[in-house]
Amino acid sequence: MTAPTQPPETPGARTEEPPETGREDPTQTPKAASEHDTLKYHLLGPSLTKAGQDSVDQKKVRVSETIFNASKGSKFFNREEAKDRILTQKIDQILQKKRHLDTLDLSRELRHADNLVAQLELSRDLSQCIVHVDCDAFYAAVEQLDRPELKDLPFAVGGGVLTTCNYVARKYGCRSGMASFVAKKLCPDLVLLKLNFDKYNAKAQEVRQVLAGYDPRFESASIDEAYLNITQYCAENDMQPEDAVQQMRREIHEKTRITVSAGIAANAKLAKICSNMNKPNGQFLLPNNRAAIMKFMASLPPRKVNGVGRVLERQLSEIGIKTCGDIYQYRQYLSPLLGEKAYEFLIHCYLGLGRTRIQPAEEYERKSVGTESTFQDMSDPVKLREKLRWTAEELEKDMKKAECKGRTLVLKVKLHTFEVYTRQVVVPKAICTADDLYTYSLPILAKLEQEMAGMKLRLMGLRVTQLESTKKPDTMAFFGFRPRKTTADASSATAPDPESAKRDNGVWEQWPEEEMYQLDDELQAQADAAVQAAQQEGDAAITPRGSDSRRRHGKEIVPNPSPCKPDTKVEEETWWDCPICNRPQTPDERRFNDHIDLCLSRQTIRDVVHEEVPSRAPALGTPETTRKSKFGSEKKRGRPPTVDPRQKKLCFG
DNA sequence: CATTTTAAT
DNA sequence: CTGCATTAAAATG
Repeated sequence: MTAPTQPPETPGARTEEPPETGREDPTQTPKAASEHDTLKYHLLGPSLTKAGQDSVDQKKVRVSETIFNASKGSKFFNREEAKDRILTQKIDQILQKKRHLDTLDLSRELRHADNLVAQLELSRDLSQCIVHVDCDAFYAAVEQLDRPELKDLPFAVGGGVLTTCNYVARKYGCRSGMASFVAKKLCPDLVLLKLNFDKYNAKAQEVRQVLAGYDPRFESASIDEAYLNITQYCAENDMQPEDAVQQMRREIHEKTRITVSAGIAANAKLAKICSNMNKPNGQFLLPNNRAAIMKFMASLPPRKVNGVGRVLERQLSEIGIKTCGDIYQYRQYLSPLLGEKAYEFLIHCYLGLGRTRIQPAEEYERKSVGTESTFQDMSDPVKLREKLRWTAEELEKDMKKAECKGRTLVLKVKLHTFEVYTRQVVVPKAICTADDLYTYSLPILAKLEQEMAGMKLRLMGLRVTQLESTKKPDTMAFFGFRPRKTTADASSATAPDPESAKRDNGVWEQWPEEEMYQLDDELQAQADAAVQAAQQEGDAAITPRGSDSRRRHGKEIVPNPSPCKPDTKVEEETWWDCPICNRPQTPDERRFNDHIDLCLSRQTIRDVVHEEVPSRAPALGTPETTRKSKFGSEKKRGRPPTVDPRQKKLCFG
């Protein structure tokens, strides 16, 4: 799946088959039926399997009706209906405009499209081998490891809403994102398990450990999905992509007891589509060959493409585009009807083009930090203020963790009717404290209350964008890191020039090494004692909060684990120097990091002992996350050497 | 142009 | 009928 962290499968996800038949309902008149057709289709979702041919259509109808009947009347449903009507209107406008366009001369648009196609064709890159790996019903699979007796029973993981369910439950029409009570109607025997994020994260790390052996710079797209570029691996091991992936999947299964599906193709977009072709526990290869790709896309429903959601799908369908191949014959309409960007995106789809750059998730930059929560309908202004205050405090914690401030503040509100509103303000200075967050958001809330008297909320959220880093020179400066660029500072990117080091108020200048790396014996003893004490008591000031995974939410940016098998490549340099104690260490990344962890713990203690504020301590971050993530992404202080992995041989592995 | 909303994942 | 994070574009003024 994509960017944001998502539960392995989200309501919007189209991991499975789009049920084309969801829209027919012979029991109603065409007119009456059409009222709810699109909505039923939407509610039905994408998870009915293609297995079982004959009965499938009937089953789909039954499932569709059950969901519909269970849902209708609820506020949520009403809102969905309203949204659906709005969309229908919008589509009517588009169709109207299309009729108008038909009276005009579109040769200019046609030429533009043809030029674009020609130009994109020239840039087609078939040299890379990209793999998309997707764990099968991940949460359910992990739970099943602990409860093997569930294997043949329909079960799901989640609370009020199914986060995922096993394939047995899917046969009944259950799917991720479905309300539990609806799922129960479809499948009364459904077993519902609570979420266990710690377990899933731990298991995900095991899987990633294996992935790292095939591409250390693989990209985690979510907890259970990843992209790899195995071009180099295949070359070095003289393997065919299919065999390499087969082997990788077997290795994953052997080491983690989790099955994964994989897609192998020339770029990420295609690989993602392919990983769904033989799911579960299968793989699919689309050859790196233009004709094969064009043929593949020609019959592919656009909805299968990452980036096409229910809205665009419907728009395209009504225009007449049912497959990516159809895009070509409508190319002159796309820009005027759907806009420049959608047009370009669709041409890419038609051609089967996508990115071939795969990079670790931690190298992406965070653009905003926010938090929101749902609660029982609330309209009392005093309570709302309390809630806002609380939200501000939550956000402050998250921003502390993220070590940033922000210049714009967004208030999000969902009414009891499920209508969503957001309002934002640009604040005079970058803020991060609960006080600031509260005081600047309060007027917005007040204004909203004024706009709609007696508004009843079910959700409130705060979010901060236009981020600026507040990272202090502690850990980072240690290693001579300079701050990552912020959004505002996009110009000077990551290039390590000596000037930018001085620019940021001098905070980022390198610390004198001797002072940093030396600890007198007495202090050392104190520190060691404190580390032990802290570890036993789980002292919050020293134990970084990030390690408490219950509190973590949202996109988890976990650094890639180092490849587990040391492989055959011999490291040129025999020793890596610890940047803290300066002593040479064995060139084993895991041990090296362990050693650094130890040194860092001492350093943390020293900070705590010397300086006063304990709240600074967590700034070190989890040893496993913050520190290593920097290791992973930035210059690895010369050693081990980081090279562009696409071209050069990798350093560890 | 900046701000707000919407769609998507 | 959750709950997050993040992007990007369209709509709006």
